[in-house]
Amino acid sequence: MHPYESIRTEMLRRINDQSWPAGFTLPREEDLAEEFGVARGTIRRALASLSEAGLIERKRRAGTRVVDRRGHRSTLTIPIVRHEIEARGGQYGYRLICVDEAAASPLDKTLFEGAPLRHVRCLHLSDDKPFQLEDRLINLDAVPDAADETFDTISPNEWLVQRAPYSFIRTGLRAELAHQIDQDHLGLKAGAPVFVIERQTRFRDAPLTSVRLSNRADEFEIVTESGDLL
Amino acid sequence: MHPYESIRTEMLRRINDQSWPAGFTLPREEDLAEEFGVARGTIRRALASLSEAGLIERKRRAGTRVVDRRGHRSTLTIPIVRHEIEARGGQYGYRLICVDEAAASPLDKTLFEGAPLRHVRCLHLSDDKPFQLEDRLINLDAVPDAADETFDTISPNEWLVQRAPYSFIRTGLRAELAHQIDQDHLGLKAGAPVFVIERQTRFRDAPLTSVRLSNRADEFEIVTESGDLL
DNA sequence: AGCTTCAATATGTCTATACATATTAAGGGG
DNA sequence: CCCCTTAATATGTATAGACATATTGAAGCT
Repeated sequence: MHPYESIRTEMLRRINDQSWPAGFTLPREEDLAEEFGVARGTIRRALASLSEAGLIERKRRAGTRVVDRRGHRSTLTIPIVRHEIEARGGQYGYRLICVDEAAASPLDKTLFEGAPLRHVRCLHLSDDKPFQLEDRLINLDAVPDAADETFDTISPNEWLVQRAPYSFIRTGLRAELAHQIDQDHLGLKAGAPVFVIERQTRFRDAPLTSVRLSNRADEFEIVTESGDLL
Repeated sequence: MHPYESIRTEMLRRINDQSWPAGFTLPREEDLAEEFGVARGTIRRALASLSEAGLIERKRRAGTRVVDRRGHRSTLTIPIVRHEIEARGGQYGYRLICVDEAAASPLDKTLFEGAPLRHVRCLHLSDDKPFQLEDRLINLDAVPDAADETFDTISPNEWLVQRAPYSFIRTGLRAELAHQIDQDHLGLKAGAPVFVIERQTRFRDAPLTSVRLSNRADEFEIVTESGDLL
């Protein structure tokens, strides 16, 4: 147990037992350093950890305050299809469905402001069973190479990550009833629920790609465990 | 732009343009410090930032390596109902449905290994319209005070957070078809989809509470934007 | 009152140095 | 050949001092 860790634990105790109640402004770093008998840097290390965990908020000149959290702000990571499938012991498979077909996409094209687009629809399989349907638009102005790629062996997801760095991501999670294309490709009946992940990535204000990932609700769940401090 | 920030940007550039490809082991901190003409602490600050963002992995003695990410590992934060509702300009409302009624709960009681339980079911409303149904089990061994609380004015969520510190959280997100209780209380027809959040919290290996939050799929979406570094 | 200016202040960053410690790689014995 | 010991090494932590900078709150002006 390093000094900064035991200091953090003690601070956690004070927050939990309301010695430092929500909204309370804690002493200055220098005073804390004196109280705990360590250097200011060590105090900062402990405070940084609590700050990352969202338990305190720090502002220059204003000081450090205990966050008033009536609920928790847990963060979770969205798995990558291939990893998700392999983690369950399944055999990952990929199948291209169509490229640039006139078929209507559930995605919103207006985000790209008229830029030339590539439209790819493909399927991620687990043990040859449909697992996730991917419907994607790619901005050819921002990623010109995508015009020459057939995507018949590599998924646009993996292709893009290797080629196009992104600087901004927007992710949305929803529950929906299966669209027609979900029913067709995921083998679902009308009225079945699907878990939908929609994601848009940009690079320096230029929209790169927009994707809708739909999953069979009976086989898909996003799970995260966060064994916090303490 | 502080030194550590511009150093981080330069490192990002090298990762993106494959000067530092996936799997690559970067130079030691001391060498980097010499190259960039700063102290080792400044290099560490930049590396810590990249490490948090999940772009590099660091291990003692082994060095620092660029993570091989075929996809992205975006992290998102789950909103708190009340905040979610108020953020949309709605008026938050709370209504208790029942406590300790024999009614079957969709939750798994076996997690608590026979401990005495409190069962609470309640509703979170937006402008008097049902928004989220909460179904919760509380371990009375771990939180004895919960036996005396009626929960008729305060939601168990807020009550618990103020009283019982947690050290571990497990969260699951799913799409489901509305159960009977979802239909009854959220005003849904049979066959409607719901977005379900299930969460279990523990404190030092003792299970504290388990909750199922179901939301009308047509009104609920979890969204996060991460405007990362760069 | 309302507005601007300005100094006080707590956090943020940087440097330089020393020591701690996990982990790997090499060496030595069975 | 395998297991154990041991030393080398890159990251992790701690210290102490200096300076930077965002914000606040008060003083002064209109």
